[in-house]
Amino acid sequence: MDIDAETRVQERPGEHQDELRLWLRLLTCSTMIESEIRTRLRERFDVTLPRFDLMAQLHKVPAGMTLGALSKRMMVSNGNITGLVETLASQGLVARTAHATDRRATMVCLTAAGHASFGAMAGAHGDWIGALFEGLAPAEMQLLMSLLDRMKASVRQATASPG
Amino acid sequence: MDIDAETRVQERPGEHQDELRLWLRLLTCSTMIESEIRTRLRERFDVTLPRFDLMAQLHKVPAGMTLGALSKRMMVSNGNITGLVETLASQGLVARTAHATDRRATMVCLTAAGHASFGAMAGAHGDWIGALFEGLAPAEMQLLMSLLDRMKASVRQATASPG
DNA sequence: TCATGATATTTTAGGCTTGAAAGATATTCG
DNA sequence: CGAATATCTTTCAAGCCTAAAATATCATGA
Repeated sequence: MDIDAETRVQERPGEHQDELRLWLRLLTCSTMIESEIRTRLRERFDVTLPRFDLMAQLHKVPAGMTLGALSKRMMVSNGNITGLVETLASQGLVARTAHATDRRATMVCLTAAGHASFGAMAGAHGDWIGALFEGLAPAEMQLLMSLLDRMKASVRQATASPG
Repeated sequence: MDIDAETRVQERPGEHQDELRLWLRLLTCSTMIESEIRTRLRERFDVTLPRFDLMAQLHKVPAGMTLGALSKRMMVSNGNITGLVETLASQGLVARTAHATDRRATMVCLTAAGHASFGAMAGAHGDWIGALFEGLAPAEMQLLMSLLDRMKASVRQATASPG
């Protein structure tokens, strides 16, 4: 009789098989959804996912925010934000203004055209995500949400700088 | 006069707020973990995450596979694989050989050096993932796994080409 | 005040990624 | 057989992304 996977795991507790499987499963879900959304945004609205995400952040905070705040919220590098904002500004979708009290910082916000453009896209985007998750019951979604919260907390705890 | 966010959600059930929140939560977890792993792979092994992932695929199938199979497994474009394999081949970590029966295709597999290199990295990688999930109980991990499986099925179902 | 260190942004080099087009080879079917 | 179609890979242009260095400004405290 064969040694099944479960037994192997017990024999090599240091290899973190379950954790690796969980991580790969999470990554697969994330990649599948991201690919689908990126393709649809390009085909139907001729916009890239990073630009859509940036506009979504600004839509949530109409007063706008600094480039650094955008960088933190989107979890990408500063230099990345500089380029994305430059592109969106050249399309008239966002506006950069001087920060009121800090001459190092720049404020960014959606223009009227940016709000209109995002509004049109957000509805479709919500429908897409809704359709992708249609196979999940509300209770499953709630459970997933709370477990992902726990995961986020675990990761944050593990990566908190000890210094 | 303003309506607060909560009220808006109740008034517009068609906006899929719960689904959007779930998607953002999933993406946040995925991004956090990916960033952490990418940084550590670079700092300790001077390797990029895509190259590590490619080597991991080949490690699982020692006989190797075609570039197209790699592309499907990794869920990235063909052109992307071409470049990654080229880089790894120039470092002597993978070898390309002619496909036995299909002259269009190329087989790729890890070299001895590639297996050795991956083996050294895989142990550390497993430990990192294990540490990141240390805050989750085994039962939580199992529940998360099954729920992510359900999510994957839902997404697959929703994106299955109707043609 | 003014030196020191922290913060906000930009720049740069290098690498990843895509989608589409092009070339080579396989397969199918009349 | 031969034409049409499909598949495997590469190339290309465009854009995303990072880490590190550089620049400008702010904040702290002797």
